[in-house]
Amino acid sequence: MEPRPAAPLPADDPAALVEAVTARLHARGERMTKPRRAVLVALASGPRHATADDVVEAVAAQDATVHRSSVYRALEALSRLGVLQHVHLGHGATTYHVAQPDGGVLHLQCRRCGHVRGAPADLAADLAGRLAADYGFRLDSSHVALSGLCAACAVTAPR
Amino acid sequence: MEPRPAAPLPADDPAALVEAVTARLHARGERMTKPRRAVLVALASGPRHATADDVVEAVAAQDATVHRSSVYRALEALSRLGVLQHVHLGHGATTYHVAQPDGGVLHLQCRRCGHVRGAPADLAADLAGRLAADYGFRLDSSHVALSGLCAACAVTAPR
DNA sequence: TTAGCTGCAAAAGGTTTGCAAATTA
DNA sequence: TAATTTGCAAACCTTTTGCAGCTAA
Repeated sequence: MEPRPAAPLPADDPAALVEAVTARLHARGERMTKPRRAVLVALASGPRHATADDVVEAVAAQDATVHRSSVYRALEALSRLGVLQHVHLGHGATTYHVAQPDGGVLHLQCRRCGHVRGAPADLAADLAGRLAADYGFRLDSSHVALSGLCAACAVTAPR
Repeated sequence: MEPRPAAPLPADDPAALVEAVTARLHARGERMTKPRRAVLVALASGPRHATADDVVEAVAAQDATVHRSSVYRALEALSRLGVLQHVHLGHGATTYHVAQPDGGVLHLQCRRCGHVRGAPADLAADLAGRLAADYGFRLDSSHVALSGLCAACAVTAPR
């Protein structure tokens, strides 16, 4: 269920990604199937982050015979493999992306306009260190999007 | 929709809370109703944080005639008033609590056992400062629960 | 009296599941 | 061949909404 950090994956190269993932699947006695391949191609070709529904649409564009539930199952299987990771947005659906080798990036979501932007994960190093020291809590700063007001909205927002 | 910081509220005293909130509602031409009162009593009497469904149950125990949808509308109305705030948990439903006077607390959720614990919001001061300086992003650190591994789970977890 | 609310019922949005048939290795 | 996965359909869960009637102030 939970993503386990993986060796770098060719996140932007559909063919190479499929190949790399196929090897990992086989190593576990699992299979590379049409839905899984389509999901990987969709995530390697399209926008960095996509909701399950975005993936369903992108997959449908490739192959209309792939069922919605298979996309959900593929997303789950690939996440379990450590190939995909997801980010929870407070307001809005979970988004998926090809796993980042390192700690990944911070996701900043504006609570007003909903826009999400990335930021270096090391910005949270101080926080992570304090949480570890004070509570023994190992922060995974890229698993949920941080909420706040983006610069644009902060201008017009009351606070 | 978004909570606006409010003056301190008697979060643990049902009667006092209802009284304080009634005044705020009236000041806006709104009303203290049976569902709203029940929601406030439930949140002031029960656990600090509760999901909408937890509140529905607690309210039902007080008065079975209050409808589920009224609880949702009461939670929304009281949030709009600034009396309640909510926290998004990555895995799991949104939880509601009586608004904290200051920046509130950080919520740390273990991705393994799901347990949530609080921590001082100022632990994120460094991060908030950097996000503001680098991106003009005003972090609301208590609006979403941070994800990671709690101390107990970190012992048995691979990483 | 009269907005502001509620209760009800139905819909909506997102995700999951049981199962027989298809497919991968 | 044999185990893994899929397609389909239905179920689920949480939240939202239209509307007529109720009720707080």
